[in-house]
Amino acid sequence: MATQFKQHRLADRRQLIIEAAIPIIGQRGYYGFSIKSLAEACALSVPGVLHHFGSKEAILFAVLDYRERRDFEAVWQALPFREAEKLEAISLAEFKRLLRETVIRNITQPEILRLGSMLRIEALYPDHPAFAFFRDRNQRALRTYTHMLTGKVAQPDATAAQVIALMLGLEALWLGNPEVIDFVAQWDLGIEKILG
Amino acid sequence: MATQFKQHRLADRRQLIIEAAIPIIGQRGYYGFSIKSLAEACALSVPGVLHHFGSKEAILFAVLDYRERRDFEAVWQALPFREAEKLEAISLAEFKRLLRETVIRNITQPEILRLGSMLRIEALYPDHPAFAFFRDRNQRALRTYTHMLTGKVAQPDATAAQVIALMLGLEALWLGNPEVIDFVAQWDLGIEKILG
DNA sequence: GCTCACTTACTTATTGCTTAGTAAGTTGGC
DNA sequence: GCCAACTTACTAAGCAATAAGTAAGTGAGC
Repeated sequence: MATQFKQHRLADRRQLIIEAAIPIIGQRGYYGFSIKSLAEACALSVPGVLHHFGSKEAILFAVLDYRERRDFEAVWQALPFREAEKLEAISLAEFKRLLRETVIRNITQPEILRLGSMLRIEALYPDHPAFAFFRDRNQRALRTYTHMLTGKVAQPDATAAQVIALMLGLEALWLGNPEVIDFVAQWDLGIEKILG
Repeated sequence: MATQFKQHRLADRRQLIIEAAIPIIGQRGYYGFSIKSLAEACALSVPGVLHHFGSKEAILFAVLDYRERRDFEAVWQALPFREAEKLEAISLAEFKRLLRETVIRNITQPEILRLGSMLRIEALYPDHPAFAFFRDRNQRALRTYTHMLTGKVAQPDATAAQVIALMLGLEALWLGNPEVIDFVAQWDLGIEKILG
């Protein structure tokens, strides 16, 4: 027996575990997933996984952080400028382009979408370890969108909510019927009706 | 010790257990909830709960059935006629009124909404016991809505998807920020943009 | 109106697993 | 030779489900 495979370096192995955790937590939720199932998916023992993260909760936070970082990088690359302060001064066309690219990127990573949908609902209750994370994230999104729409549409706050609702709604619909729903086409039609 | 309380009759006790299960499954999902927690919420023993349903899966199906039946009854009462066949011949105004009453009813039962959102996502995977239930339910909803909109809007299938997406999206948004999002007002604004 | 046969609605005790997490030891790479 | 990256072995708790028993209610026969 002994060792069958080469040992990995910390950062590599951590990322492999996190990526294996995404579909598992996306399928069963934080409460429903087990470190054992994750360990099996990585061909590791349970303490082998825990060696890298210490606890089940730490795995969740690592996954959330990973997702957040990838999201951030993608948005950053899609932006035509490099200064965060300019985000408020974004044009309506730029805003629409940014959202559209998000949609296009989303359909390439349904597992991440499922993970987000699952955790967003689980984390509605304050007992959930990611409660604060999602509460802050949702509030920030609503605030940022409202900010970006101010001066460009009649009711920035209501319109921001509609934009987010369209995104969340189409996500849910598309995840259930990916072959029936054309996410991008539906997005284009919907956002046109919302933003005029 | 002996018996502290009077025994309940079958139907009563079943309904009490089902109603206690709704917030628990809504919070932790089917995978994450335990019969023990449900039993404690009902002041019963675990086998006491299992006596009425037989298995964890059967509890889930009983909850789904209960929800479906209540939903059905509510829609039925909101309809101005009593024949199911006429559903296709519904007017656009009637359609809008039906949806609006659904929204108004939904904000009175956030626990049921949470349950639905949670299970809809959990049941995306074929391994989930409610997979077929939700797959059929979603397809039926999309088909019915398309049917109802045919001849009344330009693109019935795309519009049906948008209506459902608006409902799902606002649900998700409202569940996360019930004090910030005015579900009914947002619905009115959104549906106006979608249906014109 | 009483009793016997039966059902319902539970209980405690237990089985066989699975869980998160810990401790201590082993191995491979530098 | 040292340290990171694991392993096996273990603990204590929790899981769904079963078994067996009990108390209470139900209904038929007389």
